[in-house]
Amino acid sequence: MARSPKMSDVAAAVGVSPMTVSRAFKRDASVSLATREKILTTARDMGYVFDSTASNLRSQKTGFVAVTIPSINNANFADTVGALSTQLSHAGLQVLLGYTNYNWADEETLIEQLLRRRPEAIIVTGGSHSERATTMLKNAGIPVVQIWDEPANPVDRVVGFSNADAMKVMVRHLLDQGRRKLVFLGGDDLSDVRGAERRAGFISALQDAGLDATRLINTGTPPVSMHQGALAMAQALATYPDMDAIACVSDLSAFGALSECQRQGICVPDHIAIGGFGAYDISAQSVPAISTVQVHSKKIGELAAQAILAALDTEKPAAPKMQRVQPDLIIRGSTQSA
Amino acid sequence: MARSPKMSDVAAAVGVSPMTVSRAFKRDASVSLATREKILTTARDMGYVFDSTASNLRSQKTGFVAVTIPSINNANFADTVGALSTQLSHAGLQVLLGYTNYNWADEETLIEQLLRRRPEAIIVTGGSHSERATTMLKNAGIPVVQIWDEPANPVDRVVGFSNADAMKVMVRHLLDQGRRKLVFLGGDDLSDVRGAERRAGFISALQDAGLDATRLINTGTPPVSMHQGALAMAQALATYPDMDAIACVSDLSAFGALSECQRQGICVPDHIAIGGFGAYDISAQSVPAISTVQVHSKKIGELAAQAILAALDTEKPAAPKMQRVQPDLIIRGSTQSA
DNA sequence: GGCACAAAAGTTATCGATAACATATCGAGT
DNA sequence: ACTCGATATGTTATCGATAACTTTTGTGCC
Repeated sequence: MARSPKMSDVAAAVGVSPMTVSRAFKRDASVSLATREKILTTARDMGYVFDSTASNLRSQKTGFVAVTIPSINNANFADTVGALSTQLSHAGLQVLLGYTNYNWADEETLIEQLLRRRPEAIIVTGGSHSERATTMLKNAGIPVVQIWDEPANPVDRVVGFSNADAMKVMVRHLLDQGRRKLVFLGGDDLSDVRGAERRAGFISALQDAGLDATRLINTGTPPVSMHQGALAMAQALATYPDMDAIACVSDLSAFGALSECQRQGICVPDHIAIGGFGAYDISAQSVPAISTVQVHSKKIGELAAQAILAALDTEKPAAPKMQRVQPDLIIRGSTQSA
Repeated sequence: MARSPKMSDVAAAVGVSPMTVSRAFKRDASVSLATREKILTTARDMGYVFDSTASNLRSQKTGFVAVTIPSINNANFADTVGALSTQLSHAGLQVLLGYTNYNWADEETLIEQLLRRRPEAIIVTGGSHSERATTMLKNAGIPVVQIWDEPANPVDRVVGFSNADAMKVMVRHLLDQGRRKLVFLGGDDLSDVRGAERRAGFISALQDAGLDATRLINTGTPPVSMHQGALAMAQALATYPDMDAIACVSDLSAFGALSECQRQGICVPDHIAIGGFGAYDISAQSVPAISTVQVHSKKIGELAAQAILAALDTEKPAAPKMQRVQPDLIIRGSTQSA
């Protein structure tokens, strides 16, 4: 089969100039209704598909918004990306997604790859990056939004919250319930900044209360799975037989911990209270349901999209640089007897 | 700040021609080691970022592989996309992802949007599409891989399995366990082809056995959530009080069903057996663990990536057009007493 | 030294859409 | 009849990297 038709082929077929065809494919350009319709019909009949690679180069606009997330396999990030994608598509923008695998080196490579595509804005999950990555973001000349964390030194805009503070809220709730021998269950990889911050919040909250803050179980590379949660719980039970509560880095590990308790015949919450993090579906549905921290992942995506759109709209005045999406504590059966 | 530097700026700074800079950025082009190093260092110092929009146009290669999935918020599709992404990145290809929202109209728009970006290949989840979508795929002039289903009329290559057959295997297992009053729990939206096929498999397997195949609960738009599964289970218990087994369209709904049973004090599997679908983490961790059908989502992604790479490699002989990734039945406590 | 031949680098034209600018068409107002 | 202005369309140059081709430089050998 022959080479696919280009805009000038359509123009020739209709009997107008390529420029008119170009206009017909845009939104509000001034082309008479009759001409536009004829052009679009002919284009469709010819099997013409608009070539945005050429458009991208000439107009210096790609319609891309680059987004980095640690992993696709995480319901929270998926929610954020879903919301982003939906919101941005209304404005004709498309998400260009990449995975950092919870790791700085991959993130650096990824950011470079993405910037080569000339996105119109970039959204990065997390607030700390390699030095070169930070430099690239700063020099990219496009709006940058860091989401999910509160960076110590923001590059540009931020939509996030403090993971440490959020975990503190959970710990205080456990203390309020009369628990005193708390264990933290998390991943062992230091590159998972969010997990590390939650651990820091746990330690800090216990120290504030003058309690033992050294009971930490660190297992497996992030994201910590249900299965790893179960293994970690078994380890916690063996190591700290007198524990009366466990705060988990995520709902998935919390559910693993819960099911391990069920297998061992340990009653939750009477014997041990379990706190999760992230408000995954599972925490609402398990029996007992798991108390958790709702981080509003969808809202983060929506606000990030709005921040991008505001930044790209040169008409509008500058929006606030930093937006907090305060997490909420959800109290359920796993930490509170009925 | 000034406009970001272009390749010719780097060339001028180093004192070579732009072409040499271009070569230095490629793999195995003939540039002396000293020159290449000087170019790359200078480029980095200048903050030069390669502009692939120009490269895309001139070389007629974008390095994109377009991928459509119904929704990002599904661990199975996420696994497939993750595997795809990893495999393709080794070959310098990047996934360009879009969501169809389980719906033909969105899929059609999406495919057109994606093709405008001139991907080098396209992977679509599902085997049936609108007429125009099919035409576009056929005329795109690039390798097309349909994944996850076995299409009646394949466009090009296929990596999938029969959802109906997979569900039949689960139903036969339930029958083998002595169950006779089976209910199917699924979504009510006809556009979810996979769900509909699983239902068809359920009906067909029961009819083959000469049993009542009319006990169907259809609730909520896909993907069916845990919560919807719980509601549907409550409805099933009310409608079919004598049921002794339920086959669910996914593990998520199966877990919802299981937790509803636990809340109502119904023993699983003694009273009712529950079958899931998809081998999500949850089915392995719940108590009892849920029997399920493992669909090898990661493997599908890997094979699809290989199919793409083979198709793009003109050296190699043509690979098989159709590849089946047979699902496996995983038998667990929810259908079989210990 | 001179020749052959490979390796390294330069030149020119081009990918396809479109920004910027120029022009044609038509009706209303004086 | 003539200008003015809005609407509709055409012309030309250009975005930045690179394919295809040509030229220069370097190396080994007789």
